[in-house]
Amino acid sequence: MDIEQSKKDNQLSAIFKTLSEPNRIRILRILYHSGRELTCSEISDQLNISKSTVSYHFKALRHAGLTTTRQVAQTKYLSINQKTFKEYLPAFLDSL
Amino acid sequence: MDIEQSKKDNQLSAIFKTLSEPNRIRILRILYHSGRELTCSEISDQLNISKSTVSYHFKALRHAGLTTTRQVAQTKYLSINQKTFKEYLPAFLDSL
DNA sequence: ATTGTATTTCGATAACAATCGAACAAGGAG
DNA sequence: CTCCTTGTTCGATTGTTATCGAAATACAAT
Repeated sequence: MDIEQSKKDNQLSAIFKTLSEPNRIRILRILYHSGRELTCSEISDQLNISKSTVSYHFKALRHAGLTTTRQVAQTKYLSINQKTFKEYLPAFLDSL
Repeated sequence: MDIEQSKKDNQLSAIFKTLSEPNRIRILRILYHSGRELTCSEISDQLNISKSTVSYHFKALRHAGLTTTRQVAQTKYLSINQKTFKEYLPAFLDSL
């Protein structure tokens, strides 16, 4: 098996793994439809899950390259990383 | 949160979960590029993983609606379920 | 009926994931 | 300086996943 191909498979499956958690899809939908950046606490309130859990999901999304973060003081604003979606999941965001 | 929406999230994340395993992506690629049905044993040989593991992956793919099976005697031929991909991941197969 | 081939199921194991509350760190507001 | 808010990390728990070899099942061929 091609080793380059194999690497690509791993990256792709890592993105899928990140999206295999319903709450993460919800986070992305809220982000996409609100059209603005959102914070940990806002999501925590909207989805009724603890801040620590949201923080954990934020980290996972960021790590997979699906979101980016802008920090102002202690507050972190999350937004969608369009680049990754364009490259790997072109039609996905619109389907949300 | 919308309950219908929530159900859709769960289904979508279930598909992603199924695709979050590199070997399953490999199985789909082999299926897609070979242009024919394949068996458990063939995949087992090509990917160098045990037949029982392949069987496990086959079941997962089928369960997620990503593949279909045609049985002839004790042999099961796997093929891609185009319908599901069209509906949920339009551009995915071509990207393999 | 015995042998061989294809697949599934079982039991075990080891790794990973989601979740929470508590504790911690960093900054803003009074 | 003290309190409040925001977010991260930690430890624990609970559940899930991928993997294998062995055993079981189902059928075909001889």
